[in-house]
Amino acid sequence: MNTPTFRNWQSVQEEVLRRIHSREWAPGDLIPNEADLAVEFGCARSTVNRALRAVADSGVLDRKRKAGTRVAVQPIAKATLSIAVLRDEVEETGAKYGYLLIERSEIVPPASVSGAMKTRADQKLLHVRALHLANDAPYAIEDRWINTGVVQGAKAEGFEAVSANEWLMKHAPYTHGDISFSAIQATLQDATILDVPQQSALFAIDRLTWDTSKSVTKVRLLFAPGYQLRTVI
Amino acid sequence: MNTPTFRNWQSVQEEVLRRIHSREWAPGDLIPNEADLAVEFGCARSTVNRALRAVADSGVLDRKRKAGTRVAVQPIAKATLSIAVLRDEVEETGAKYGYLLIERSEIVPPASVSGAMKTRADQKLLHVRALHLANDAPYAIEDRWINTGVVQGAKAEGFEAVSANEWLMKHAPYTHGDISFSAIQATLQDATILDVPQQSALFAIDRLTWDTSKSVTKVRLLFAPGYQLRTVI
DNA sequence: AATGCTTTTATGTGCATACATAATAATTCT
DNA sequence: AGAATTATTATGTATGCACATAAAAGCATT
Repeated sequence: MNTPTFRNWQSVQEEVLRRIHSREWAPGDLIPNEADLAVEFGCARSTVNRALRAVADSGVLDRKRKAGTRVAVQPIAKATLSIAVLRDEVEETGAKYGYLLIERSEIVPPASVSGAMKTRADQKLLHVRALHLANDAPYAIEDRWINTGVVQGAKAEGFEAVSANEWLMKHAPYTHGDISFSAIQATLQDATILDVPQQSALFAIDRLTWDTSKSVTKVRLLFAPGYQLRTVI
Repeated sequence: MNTPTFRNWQSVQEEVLRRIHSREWAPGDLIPNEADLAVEFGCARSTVNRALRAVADSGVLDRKRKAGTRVAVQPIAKATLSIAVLRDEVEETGAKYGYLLIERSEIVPPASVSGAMKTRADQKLLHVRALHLANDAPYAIEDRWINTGVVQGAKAEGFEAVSANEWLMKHAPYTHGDISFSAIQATLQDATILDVPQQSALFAIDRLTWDTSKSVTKVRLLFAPGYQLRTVI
């Protein structure tokens, strides 16, 4: 039996994945430790470490100090979604992008919004509603609340020509946030704007972003029927 | 001006993120090279490399050989979803998990399925439909096609007690696949099974997995209204 | 048997060095 | 000037070594 040497961490990773897929290392199994693998592969331990770390990051291996490395019993599929700016998303499909401001006002938000954004209940926020178009057809409704106390310059921006979706990406940094995806029945108003039958099933993305401890913006995107969010695993 | 030293790559990463968020390094800016940063931070270049690589992985930095490292203009929000087994997903919320097999048959699939799975048009596949329950209430419908030519032992499995969702995770390895998320109107049949009004908006997850070059399984999960897929960015 | 301390061990990380590689800049040649 | 060649440079990675750290296992004490 010949023992090919693995010169780089990518090839070590491939070999590790091969062994896992071939069931040579079955789910739940403890695999040899880094030092032993390094000897077997004919490379440095740090190279094995790099490879195993990469595999572990993808969820296929579970690593614990002292306990060792084992093949994940349930390789939790980690799907990475890249959520771009709507303009880019539309243009990437080759379609012409369009934008229409529906409403812009500075008002006291409903309690659900001020609660989620942790703003004072009586504090006014900037509320923007807009329609994004692909080839002149409705693509998505954007319903957004902006914390003007945090986002400098938002009050001065009319959002007639450039969408809040786009403007904020360039002017409002955030440190973290959360996203949720769901399916929602179109209200009469939504259906009218999107020009679809009432109660159509709409794909919704809700996002709430923060800058350290202060909320930046809260947005709901409602996509026209047929929209699909795709990714690979 | 004091220059604190950064002993580990995490602290370097934090400092880098701080500078980006504070706009000290604005979107599009070229940041100092690794060697210079290493001197400034008082650590080895490899430590800086590790930190910058981590930040770049998250999409906040763009790196190119020779060209250098610059702050991403559009920090494409990379959301990482962990798609677990339904049983775990349900039990994690504290609810009781239940499972009900609706149908199991070995039939020639519609062309759309054999086409997507790249199987011969006349080749029979295992078709399984089942209902997953949370606290005895309908949670999700599973509609699945299994390539029995690839998945050993699937023909012998009845899927009465253990769901295909769970069984496959342990018995059918895959190398890659793609997932898509969408919103779908409940058909009469779906609505009846889930015990919801007709035309309810259902969250759908479609997954197609492959083992090297052969399709393993194709599944659609239809979740009862109210379902949300969440993640952080 | 339960508790607390110590040892062992596998992973996690930092560092200095060397070389690889891709992309750009500079230079030479035609 | 334009094309082809060469140099430069920033990131990418491999290596050996050292030490840090978490967690398990062993041991001793109560």
